[in-house]
Amino acid sequence: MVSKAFQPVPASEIPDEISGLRMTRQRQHIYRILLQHRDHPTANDVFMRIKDTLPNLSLATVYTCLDAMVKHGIIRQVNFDRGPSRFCPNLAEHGHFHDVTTGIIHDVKFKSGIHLEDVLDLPPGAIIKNVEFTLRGQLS
Amino acid sequence: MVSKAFQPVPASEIPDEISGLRMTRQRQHIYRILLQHRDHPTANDVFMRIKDTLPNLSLATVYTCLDAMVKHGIIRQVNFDRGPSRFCPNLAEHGHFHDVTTGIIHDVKFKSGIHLEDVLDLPPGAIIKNVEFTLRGQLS
DNA sequence: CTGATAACTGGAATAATTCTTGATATCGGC
DNA sequence: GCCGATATCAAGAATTATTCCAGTTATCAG
Ligand SMILES: [Mn+2]
Ligand SMILES: [Mn+2]
Ligand SMILES: [Zn+2]
Ligand SMILES: [Zn+2]
Repeated sequence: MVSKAFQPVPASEIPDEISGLRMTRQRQHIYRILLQHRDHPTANDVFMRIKDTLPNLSLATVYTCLDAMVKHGIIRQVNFDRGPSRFCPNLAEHGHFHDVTTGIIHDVKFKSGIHLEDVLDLPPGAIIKNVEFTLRGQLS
Repeated sequence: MVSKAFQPVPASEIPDEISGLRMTRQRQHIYRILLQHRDHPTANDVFMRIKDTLPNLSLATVYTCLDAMVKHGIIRQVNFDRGPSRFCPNLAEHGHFHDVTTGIIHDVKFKSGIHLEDVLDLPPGAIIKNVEFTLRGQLS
């Protein structure tokens, strides 16, 4: 069974509004890039991948479009140390495993039924809004 | 029982070498700041706290001293999103809970006996070198 | 069609951090 | 204690990712 992750996503399949955000031509192209090639690209990666199709697109627009989609919960922003932010269309709760040998970033989920709060010693009364985790290592 | 975390640490108690790194006067002062006030300060916070005692100290030196101590495993560098790096002398495996109401950052440990690898669906053959996690929320 | 509003562009500005270059300090051997 | 080698430090310039700004363009409501 072939993964759908890397199939081309025609513009027609991206609606002109998602979660209250108007999906302009620029946003549709950017979102399609994220869906087609789920390697957690930086804003600049997205810009380089898109500029053949939209030659007038500016990098500032890539930043503001990505930011708008993050704020509307359409995509997620992922940071590794001090490196440039990366972007991910996977909205399921997940973290990231960074293979330092290949540079590839893998999505990682909790085993089913497990929540991070259950395995941590939290300060009493803590209400968790958001969880992030990152692993670094290699595949043997 | 009173926590030892915020007791003053006299210069005499910091050895002149740790993990192979020569602890110069600047590094001792910086390290003492981190030990005395464990609130995960930024490089600039450290700089402001120290410049009365060492008026010639430059911010660049604070950065290089912190970096040297991180590379020698004496302290840890902690990043929250795109904010400035923060520094932590707690070497035990732990993550961070960021209280968005107060801005206070709390150290968080796993419940005893639990390892992140045990609760995650990792890619087969993954060898984990390093784990980081961050929670955001508030204390009710 | 028309004015209001949202989005976009390109270049300037910003903030954290790193780099560079020239002093200072420290070390081991004499 | 002096001396060259090496490590560290200071100050300012440079870098990088990102955001801001001001002017233009696109979209929407009536
Ligand atoms: Mn980026
Ligand atoms: Mn900092
Ligand atoms: Zn992801
Ligand atoms: Zn900590």
